[in-house]
Amino acid sequence: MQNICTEIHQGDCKEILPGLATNSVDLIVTSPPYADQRKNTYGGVHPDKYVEWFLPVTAELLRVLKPTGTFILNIKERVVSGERHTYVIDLILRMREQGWFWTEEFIWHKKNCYPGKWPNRFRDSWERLLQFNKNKKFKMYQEEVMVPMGDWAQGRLKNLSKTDQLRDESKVGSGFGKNVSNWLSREKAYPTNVLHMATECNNKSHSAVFPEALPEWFAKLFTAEGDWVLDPFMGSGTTLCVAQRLKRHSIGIELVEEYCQVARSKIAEFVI
Amino acid sequence: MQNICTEIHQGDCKEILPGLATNSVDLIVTSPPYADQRKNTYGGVHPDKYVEWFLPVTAELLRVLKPTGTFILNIKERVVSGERHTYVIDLILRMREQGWFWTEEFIWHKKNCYPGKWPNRFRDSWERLLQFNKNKKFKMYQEEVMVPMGDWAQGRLKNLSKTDQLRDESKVGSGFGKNVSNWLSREKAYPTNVLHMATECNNKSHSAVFPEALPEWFAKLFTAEGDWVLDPFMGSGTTLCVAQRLKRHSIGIELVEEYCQVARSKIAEFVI
DNA sequence: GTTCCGCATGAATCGATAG
DNA sequence: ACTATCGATTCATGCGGAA
Repeated sequence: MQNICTEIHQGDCKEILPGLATNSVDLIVTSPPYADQRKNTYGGVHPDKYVEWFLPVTAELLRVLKPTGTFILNIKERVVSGERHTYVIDLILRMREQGWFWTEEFIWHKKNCYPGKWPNRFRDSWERLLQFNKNKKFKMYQEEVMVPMGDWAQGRLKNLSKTDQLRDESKVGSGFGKNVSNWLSREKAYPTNVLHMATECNNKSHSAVFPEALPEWFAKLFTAEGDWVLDPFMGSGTTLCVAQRLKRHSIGIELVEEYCQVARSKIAEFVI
Repeated sequence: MQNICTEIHQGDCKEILPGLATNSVDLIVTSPPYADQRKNTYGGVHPDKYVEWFLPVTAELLRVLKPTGTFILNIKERVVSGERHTYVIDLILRMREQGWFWTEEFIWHKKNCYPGKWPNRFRDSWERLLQFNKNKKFKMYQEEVMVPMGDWAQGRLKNLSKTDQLRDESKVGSGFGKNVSNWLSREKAYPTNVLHMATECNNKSHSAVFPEALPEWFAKLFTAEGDWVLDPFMGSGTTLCVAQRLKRHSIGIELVEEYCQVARSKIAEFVI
């Protein structure tokens, strides 16, 4: 059995990242501290200066990522004086100038988002999952994340007996099958770019940024076993736990020592 | 009973809009022709020139809208050479320079998005619903869309449940969302900024751009009876039909004469 | 009168082919 | 090289005819 490496670096990723090898990582999944959020731990970057603060990091990530790799950035602009701030879309434009391709924007629909009500605003129940690449061609394993088919197949396929289904499939092989049999024999469909995932609000000891299902989905989609996953803002280590469970090597960087310890204990638990 | 006006103007909105009074409209809801789409009916604007093409329109809309009014823009960037084009986020930045406030971005999750399979991309199942305002304070009737699960949510969400429940229960993504049943069992649907609506693929002669539920939701949220609703890219008149049904005055502008006729007939049917 | 099934139809995207 | 057109691929939905 292959040995899986799980590295944790404590420190500022701007200082740690230069130590990583060029073109060495297959997937970067991270949720950086949002602008002006978590002031007590990260010092809180002002929204107007967020892009300038973050661009040196993305420059290093561009270097570290393999040409066939993918960078998934979980981010959402906050409301500043009644308006959505533009630092996220500014960041997209600036990252393209750095050489990144803005391949896609997934939507993370948070089903059980925090309750709350404002006079001019509803609850914010979605976040951006920006996909960036170094090239237009990159590795993608779409079959790994297929989902069951919708009502059409479920409701109508159900009435066919199993022998009927088998018979249809055998007909395909012998050339007697109907075109429909191609459809009926299928149980799964490819997903879309909207991900429905509930937030995990059970752990209050550490701020769980995103649920395990999120890095898991992208790890399955963009990496194979033995590939390398990087999270430059590791937090409590959700990404690394998932990577290890899926037999991917992983590197986590985290400024706060307390989070590093939480991550180490979670990794250790799993190793046992 | 109050008389409800429903005006239809045939022509280019760039020429018609200057004829409308300043500060006269409470809500603008529209879905302009997307870049390089619908070439047969509309010209088909190149993505690189889309912003310059659209800005004169938004300048007029800014003049026409009441200070307390809201502008909802339904739009989505297309893929150009393997990358999401930036004309939508460019447009946001340019509209802010015009004086618009980018208050919020709603997500329209399209259940039945266009099918297809590509080597490095999944189906696109969401569009942007950008909310712009002239001031930080604007009219908003939240209670009108916070109805119990009867009115809007029941009908739209009920259909969603079968597929989603199947997909959730299968746990293909391992924890890929929790139980939607929590949503369904709740008596009150607190709206968020994510709207789940299927496109209406009627087999009629005209293709409805967006489902009636969409302008209906925003008309209830941002206008009262007797207010004025404007759709500068009317299409077949979905927005105007909804406005009339909800007892809002409305103005529609449409370049294609054929669509104007369709809209007139739909309005006429309703009047009977 | 239900339920069931066939079918057309989409604000799509990519790769190949043609001018 | 660079653009324009076309076929192949894919799946949720609602309508209408059939059982």
